[in-house]
Amino acid sequence: MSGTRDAILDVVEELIETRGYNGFSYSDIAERIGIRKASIHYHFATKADAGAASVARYAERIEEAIGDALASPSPDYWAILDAYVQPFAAFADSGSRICLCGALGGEFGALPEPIQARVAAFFREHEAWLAQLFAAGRDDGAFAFAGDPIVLSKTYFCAFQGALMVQRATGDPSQLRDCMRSLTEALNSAA
Amino acid sequence: MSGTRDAILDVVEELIETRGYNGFSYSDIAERIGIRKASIHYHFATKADAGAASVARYAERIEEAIGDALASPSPDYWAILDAYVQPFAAFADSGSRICLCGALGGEFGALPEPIQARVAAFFREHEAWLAQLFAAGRDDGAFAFAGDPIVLSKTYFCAFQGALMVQRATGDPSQLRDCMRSLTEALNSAA
DNA sequence: GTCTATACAAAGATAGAC
DNA sequence: GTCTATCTTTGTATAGAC
Repeated sequence: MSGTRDAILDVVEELIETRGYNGFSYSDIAERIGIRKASIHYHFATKADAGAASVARYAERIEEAIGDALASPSPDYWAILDAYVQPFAAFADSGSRICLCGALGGEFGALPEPIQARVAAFFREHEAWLAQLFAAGRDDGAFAFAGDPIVLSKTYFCAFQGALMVQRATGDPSQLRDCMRSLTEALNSAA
Repeated sequence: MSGTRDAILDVVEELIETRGYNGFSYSDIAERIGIRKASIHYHFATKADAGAASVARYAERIEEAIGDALASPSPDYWAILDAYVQPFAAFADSGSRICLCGALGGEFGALPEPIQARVAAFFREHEAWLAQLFAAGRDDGAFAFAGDPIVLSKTYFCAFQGALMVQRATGDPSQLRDCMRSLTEALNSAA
């Protein structure tokens, strides 16, 4: 049992979401959880290890939340989409955080390779899942759009990742909401 | 005459676009232009100064390129939009760079305040300009979309900023292209 | 305007006691 | 598991010669 390990991951997650991977140090972590820098190395040998573990836990937690929603007998596609977006909307409300992977995307070239790989996988998996959702939802009649579900899923994902980033920077409280409205319309705009 | 000053700004720009603000040092700059670290301080007292100057120059260069396209007698709105997007598409082609301000958006909380301010202004200005373009283009009959031009401009801007980030991370060469296709359709999708 | 030399703090990491 | 102590390297910045 290691509550400290989880506490470290919690703090690392928050630090990356607010400051990026290269914007914090072991000192920052130590201060926030009230231990010494050296103690962190017991749980994570290197900063890259802590970062990679944080991204992995984040990605898995979100994937778990999505779960097998699409496998249910008669899915409510709009509800599934709402549930998917909700954790990301929480970032926008925070005023200081964005999606962990979106934050890392900005400094991609300066990330340790294992972190790069996990971030890239996150993007691919989420776009693929959205494409599945959109395709199934259109088959079901819940969504009505022309064109390739894959193309729409890419646009949807990129738009809300971008919206989180822009909303935090500008402070415009309706940035994400406005983008989501457009994207919702795109899902409703029959051929 | 200070060719060195411009050389420094060129390098800082490239370093931010590939690695983010906290992902490079005065050493990196010095190595690339073949001078000593200390010499950089003659041109920019602090790293924050160099960063702020780099963002300012970048933002002004792009604004200049946009110019007063909208003020011309009978503007070709599609051509103006293509010209606007082109420099950003070049980032996608590079495989390693993204928009300088998009890169900085990921580590926003770890940026010096003057840089934060300039990045936020960049986002606001570009969304406002796009909104103007979309509104005028619809009045002209070049574009056909329902809804608020401001809402569409936010979605457009966020989607392509996000697409640059995702394309670099995943290596998917059609990420930006697919997003642009969706967005183009949105501008053509009458009520 | 660029150099050498140096200061000073911070970062990531290790050794070994408790 | 956490501590103190320490090491090494790097990052940013300054002083002063050329």
